[in-house]
Amino acid sequence: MKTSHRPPRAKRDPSDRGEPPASKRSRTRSRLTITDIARLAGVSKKTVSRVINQAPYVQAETRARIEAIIAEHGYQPDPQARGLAFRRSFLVGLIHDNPNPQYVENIQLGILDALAGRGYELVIRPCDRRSPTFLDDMRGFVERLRLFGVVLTPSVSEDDRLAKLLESADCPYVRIACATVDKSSRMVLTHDARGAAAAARRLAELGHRRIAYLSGPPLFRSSHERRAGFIAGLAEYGLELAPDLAVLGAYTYESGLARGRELLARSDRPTAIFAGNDEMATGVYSAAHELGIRIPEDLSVIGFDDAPIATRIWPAMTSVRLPVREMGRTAAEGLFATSKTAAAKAPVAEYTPTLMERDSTAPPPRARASRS
Amino acid sequence: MKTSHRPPRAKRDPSDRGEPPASKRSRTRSRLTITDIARLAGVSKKTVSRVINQAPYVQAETRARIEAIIAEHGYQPDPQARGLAFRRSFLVGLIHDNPNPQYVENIQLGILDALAGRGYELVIRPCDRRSPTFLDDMRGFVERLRLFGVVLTPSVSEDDRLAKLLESADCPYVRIACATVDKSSRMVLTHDARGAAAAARRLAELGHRRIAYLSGPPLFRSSHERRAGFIAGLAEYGLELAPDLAVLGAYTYESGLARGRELLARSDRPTAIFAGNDEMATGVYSAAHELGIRIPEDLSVIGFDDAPIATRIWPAMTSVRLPVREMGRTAAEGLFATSKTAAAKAPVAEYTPTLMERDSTAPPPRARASRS
DNA sequence: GCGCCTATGGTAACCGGTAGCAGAACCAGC
DNA sequence: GCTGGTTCTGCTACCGGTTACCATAGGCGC
Repeated sequence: MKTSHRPPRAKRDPSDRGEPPASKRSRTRSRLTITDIARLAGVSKKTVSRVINQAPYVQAETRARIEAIIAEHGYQPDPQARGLAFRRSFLVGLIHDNPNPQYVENIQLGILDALAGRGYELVIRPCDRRSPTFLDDMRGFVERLRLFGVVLTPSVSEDDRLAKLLESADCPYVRIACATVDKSSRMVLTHDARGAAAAARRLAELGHRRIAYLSGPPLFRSSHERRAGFIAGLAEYGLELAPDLAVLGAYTYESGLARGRELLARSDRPTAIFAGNDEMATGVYSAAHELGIRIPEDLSVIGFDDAPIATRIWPAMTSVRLPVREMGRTAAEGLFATSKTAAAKAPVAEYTPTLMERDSTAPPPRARASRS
Repeated sequence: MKTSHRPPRAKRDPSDRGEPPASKRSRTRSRLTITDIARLAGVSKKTVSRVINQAPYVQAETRARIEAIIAEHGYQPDPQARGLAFRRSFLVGLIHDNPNPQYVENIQLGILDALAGRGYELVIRPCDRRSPTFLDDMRGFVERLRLFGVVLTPSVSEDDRLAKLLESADCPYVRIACATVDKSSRMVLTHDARGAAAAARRLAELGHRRIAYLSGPPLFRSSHERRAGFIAGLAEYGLELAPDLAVLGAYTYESGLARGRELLARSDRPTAIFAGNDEMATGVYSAAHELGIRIPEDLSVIGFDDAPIATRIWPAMTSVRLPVREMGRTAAEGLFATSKTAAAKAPVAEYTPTLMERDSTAPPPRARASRS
């Protein structure tokens, strides 16, 4: 047994190969740390930390010197280390289940506008409220990440269970939702009703009398909000929404197409249709095309959302617009406001939609002849 | 000077109030830590850590007991603490500058499909390649976050400067790009050319001879790829792309509308137009409508992307489809593969588009009369 | 000149994990 | 029984920041 002089090769524990980052990657030129900066500046870590966090009690001259060194070396404090110490990450979550990609994209861009330069990042989390694991998923997401805050869009923003969960998880949140939602927390309000009322008024002014409303699914507050606003707008002109002209859609193209076909196949078909969103309005367009009904000569159509398709479809569609990107930005900024003055629980902002009038609205056939 | 008996109030440093998380929040019931789990299981932190990371050398019985305790308490290891120790975060970045929200949304969903259950999160980062600070921004983003990896979509995925930067920052990445791009790193390839060729073949089969190609901007590889494929497809039928029928667009609705107007105003206008993407094809639709040219009777149109608008517009548009969501998933999975076998530098997957035939294609006017 | 307050910076501990190693327990072979 | 190797486990030092607490130097009023 040549008891071979045991080679001093590091007999490292073979279990010490973490799975996820099997980091065999070169660890050359490790980044600068706060200790390096402190050494370079001839001060302590604490002082550099004060500068980074804009805390008081650092001589202006010292502060300037440290800042110069930070800039010179392009030093960036590690968010994970900071987050660990702060017990809070530098991540803002977007929890959404909105079916409109354009809407979601604009919300994202708005949030990023607010986050830009502040050192926070946006993490995306789509969800399904009807999933049995919905709440557990959300709790896991929020707690694990120690999110700095989250933004909620319709229709999750209307879910009180989620709001309660975030509350108990001590995670600040701002909801983007329409005005009828419970206002017990910070939120970005949208007055969908006012936009719908504007659409109603416009159609009434054009002379329409048989006007249909194609509503979204009851699950969405906006369906009711828009419907109520539309009815109110008609009322200003002494008009009513006939029960047979109030039909239920699902905020989808298919439902717009199906309901549109039914509405337009009637002998006393409406001369105008207001759809709860652009997707459904687009379905109405297709139904009209199928039946040889011209827009806007024979039928006026108004949508809601002012999605890109509104201007791409032919003829360009009149629609109700909300400043979605700005709403996203405002919501994210509300998160920062919340974190500072935790007391404030008022709406962050309110938005009233505007009617973007295009080529899908005109006087009704008869009124048209007699008017012009 | 009643030297008032100095109250023993903690004279804490007033500078010790970190700015960002001015955490005045209740810090009740702090979450369980790995130490708690270790205590509950009667083992050391290290052993729990081994279980979490699925490292070997833990007795099956011990492992099972620890796993049971973890499950019972719903313990989730803190990603920030893990990331700090690993020198790598559990975040996957999506760097994109694609103008199509639907595309981006599907890529996001695909990435999330791959990330689901693995404990990684998706952070979004739109960018602008033409910005003078582009590279610095990207470097800051990637280094600060110590990203686990990033996914790039066209057209940033075609930017070699960025690829080089990621390489040097030691950040794994997978590019989604068309087949003509430099294949020196892992990527999800799309054979746009084949899709364009299929479109060309179909139009040729229908009897079209005067066929126009509306290209995207030269900045995008896909513009060239699709163009080349289209020409190749025509060639199979002995056809050529007439120089005056190859026009330059910008992948936007407006450019499609403008070029469409020009093409269709000619006396010898084309009987079919293949647009580099659906946005431009939609513009062509509008131009045709304006000029009273019927689709598909007078003009066939084919788009590329199979965006939702393709089925919402009337008549439903024939388009070339890529499985975008799946591509996103594959790309993200490629990231994990990369991290394990760092050597592999081959394409992760290749996708060939399919032609989704709808109602915007038909034989050309003359051929039509003579054929039917 | 003394006592005390303010301004400023240092030090050690800690946030919640992982890595490096030592050491114990167990087994086989001589 | 001893040696040597393997499997399993725990101690301790970090990762890169922040916080609690202390120390020191001036400035001020008496």
